[in-house]
Amino acid sequence: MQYVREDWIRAGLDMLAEAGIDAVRVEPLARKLTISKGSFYHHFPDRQALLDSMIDYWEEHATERIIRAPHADSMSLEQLLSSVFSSERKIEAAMYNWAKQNPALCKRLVEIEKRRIDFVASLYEKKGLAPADAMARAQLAYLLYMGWLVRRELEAPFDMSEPLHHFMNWI
Amino acid sequence: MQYVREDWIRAGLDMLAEAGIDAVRVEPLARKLTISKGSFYHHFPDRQALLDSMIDYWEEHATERIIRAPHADSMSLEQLLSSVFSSERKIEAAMYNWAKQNPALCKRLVEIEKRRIDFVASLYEKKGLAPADAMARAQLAYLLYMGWLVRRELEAPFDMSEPLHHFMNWI
DNA sequence: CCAGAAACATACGATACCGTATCTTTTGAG
DNA sequence: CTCAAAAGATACGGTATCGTATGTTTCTGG
Repeated sequence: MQYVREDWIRAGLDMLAEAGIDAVRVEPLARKLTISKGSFYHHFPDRQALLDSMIDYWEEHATERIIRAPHADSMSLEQLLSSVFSSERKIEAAMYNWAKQNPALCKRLVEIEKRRIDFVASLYEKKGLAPADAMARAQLAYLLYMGWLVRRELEAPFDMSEPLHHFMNWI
Repeated sequence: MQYVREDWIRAGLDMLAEAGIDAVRVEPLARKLTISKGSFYHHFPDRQALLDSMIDYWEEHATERIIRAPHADSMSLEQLLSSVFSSERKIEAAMYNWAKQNPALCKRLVEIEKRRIDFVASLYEKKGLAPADAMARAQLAYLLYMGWLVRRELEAPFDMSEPLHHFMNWI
């Protein structure tokens, strides 16, 4: 079986989600793919190139696709929040951790979350909230989402249905 | 100058907050303290012993002290949230990340957050919310706090005064 | 089928870290 | 001051990873 660049990137993202960016190393990845690292250095000049590519790949696949989804405009707030709070998104928490040591990734995350928050705020405005309130509410929703992202990694049940229901019933 | 166990623990916690648990290594810590690692192995049997001690130390200093504070009972919700959302707490986010790979720490974090959430819920009950609503609101507040913890690491300004004000005005 | 390109394997030197062993310095009680 | 204990320094073998060099296999167009 032959591997391509993308296989290494996927393996890197898996490792990132499981054990953090420090665990994304060439030789362990090669062992995971049961291949020699000679292959890796054929596809990438060095480890840093893989890390950079991982960001590009993730931004495209996990973020941009969703925003460009055709039904995004007609999506209700309830639909959006419910779907977001039930998805996998293991990588997203790892990305935020990585960003602490990667200013470039940090900037891109800030841009991504700005688009997300603005979108949620627009949905709140459609529901009748004043612009300032809609923005505050959207920021709260986003922080809530981020807290949930971190919290869910702990493998201890934290049922979101009750608090989420409570939050969405907020006038 | 002489060092004691606690100095190594503090240095380890600093490193944890800055670069994650994978960066807490004996020789780099020794270089940071401008001392040889011979000293380290005098105070600890091995690296793992330092990591274990770091959890104990943090749990005692950053968590238990606050809960046992004499004014905890008379603290208002506004006081609590305002103070929490303005504190440092760099280590706390790092602890949550560490917990992903450390089941023992994970259990202890779950216990800590349970006590915190119950406390906030009791404050909401004092303000007149029904027990179920108070619990849901407390969980939301805690997730909000955790999201803020992660978000603030990005070094990009995210002013909490507006959203926090909006949240605390929630009936 | 064949040549060149793409993909992969193997071996190597360099670096960083771990934990142990052994030796030296500092500290503090009597 | 003395001496034992605490603290620190130094040297070592072992392991893991990086990136390079070089050789081998597989794929593919003509």
